[in-house]
Amino acid sequence: MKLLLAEDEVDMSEALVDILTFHKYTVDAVYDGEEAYDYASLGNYDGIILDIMMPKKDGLTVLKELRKEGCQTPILMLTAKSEIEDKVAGLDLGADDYLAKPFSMDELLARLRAMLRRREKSIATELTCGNVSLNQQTFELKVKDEGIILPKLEFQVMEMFMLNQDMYISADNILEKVWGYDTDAEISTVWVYISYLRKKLAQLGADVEIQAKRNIGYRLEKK
Amino acid sequence: MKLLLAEDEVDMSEALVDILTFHKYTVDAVYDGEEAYDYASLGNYDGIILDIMMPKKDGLTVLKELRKEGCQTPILMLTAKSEIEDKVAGLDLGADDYLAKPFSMDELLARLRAMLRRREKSIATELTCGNVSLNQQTFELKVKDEGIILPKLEFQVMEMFMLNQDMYISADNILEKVWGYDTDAEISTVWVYISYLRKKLAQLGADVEIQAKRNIGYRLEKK
DNA sequence: TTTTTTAAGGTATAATTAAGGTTAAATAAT
DNA sequence: ATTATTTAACCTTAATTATACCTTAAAAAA
Repeated sequence: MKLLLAEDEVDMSEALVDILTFHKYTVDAVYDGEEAYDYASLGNYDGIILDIMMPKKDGLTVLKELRKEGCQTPILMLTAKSEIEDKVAGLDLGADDYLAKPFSMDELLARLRAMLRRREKSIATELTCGNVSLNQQTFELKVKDEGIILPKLEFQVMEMFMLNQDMYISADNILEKVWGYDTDAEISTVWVYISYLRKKLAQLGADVEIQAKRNIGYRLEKK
Repeated sequence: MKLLLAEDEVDMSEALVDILTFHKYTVDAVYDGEEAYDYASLGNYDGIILDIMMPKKDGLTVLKELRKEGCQTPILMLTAKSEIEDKVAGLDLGADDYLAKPFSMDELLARLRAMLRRREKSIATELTCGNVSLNQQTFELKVKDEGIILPKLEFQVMEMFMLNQDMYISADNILEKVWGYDTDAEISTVWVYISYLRKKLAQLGADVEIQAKRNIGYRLEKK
């Protein structure tokens, strides 16, 4: 789970990053509203924690702008206890939850869990390339109406290709991303998986294939 | 919109009833936990406002019992500002939102609006998939005219499958949702329940079955 | 009793290894 | 400049190993 934390008080921010990281979230920290908006609008976060009082652009404005441009990432607002009108405004502007400072870490974590869980089911992402689609929920690799469900590692490798179209990805890179930077697995394992994916793509009649560029890497290409 | 208000301080309760009524809600007021539970379990409210501190049965217990029985009515918890552990417990027990006293009426109304909006779409009493139906009131699993009443946990697991059709649900996810995120139960317990449900689906002649996908999860599929 | 949990052994599928084959690119020979 | 040789990167299959998942049965709890 990847989170964006927008909080201008450095001490507070660092404490939050520590605790969230400990609880297995990946966290990007930003320190003002403009940064918050820029990062959030990239759209690759699972959740956003947004302080209301921030330099350059306040949290409510960021919230409003993000929602206006169609951003659906769940957002948890933070603010000082007294600003009750902000709470009302925030909830009506489309914030998913609200937390008054000071708060306990347990409560923050509980609210985060609840918030992320609520949105979990309503995101059905599907990557496509040529006549091939890859469903990130069901791990289904599909061409036209025929599809098969990929095993976990095959899915992760395929996902890398779909997410980095027209980029060459080295086998080493795949090994590090999918198997982890400290894996014991050998590079040939990646070759095996490439081979499996090729077979399945061909079997489904895909109009793309995994091409190797010697000494450089692999990428998906139109046939 | 019909609301249940469980709040033991009479002055507070009457004030809330007035304001909610003014805002076009229909409100039933009760003054202790047992009444709250009895009324709420009728299942004909659009939302419940539940004070934690109440005579006879406290709000958290009421919440827990309601959720355990499959009640899905959105619930907003109220409590005195300091009881932070209650907030955490409440959110994890399935409360939809939380409000600390004292609060402004505006905030209450905003939170109510947000909460009711979230649940608006999901009001159905009988779920179906293929020739199988699951009654959320009676816990009856039925194929054609033959049916059996499921035990509570089997029902909750089955309900997850019915509510998330064509989505894979991991055993961990089921464990967290049905048994609670802090349960001591082991993952194998989920396997046992899946096994029971499969047997019952087969016995009834269902045209759907619970399919497992290694490392991904389970889902209902047409045979 | 009925429901829930634990325990244990079995099965199927996914992940990895091993081994032999193929091919692209670099270099050397013509 | 062309061809041959070599090398290492890449490919594939098949066999092995690991482990997620299943089921049953019995014990415990409600």
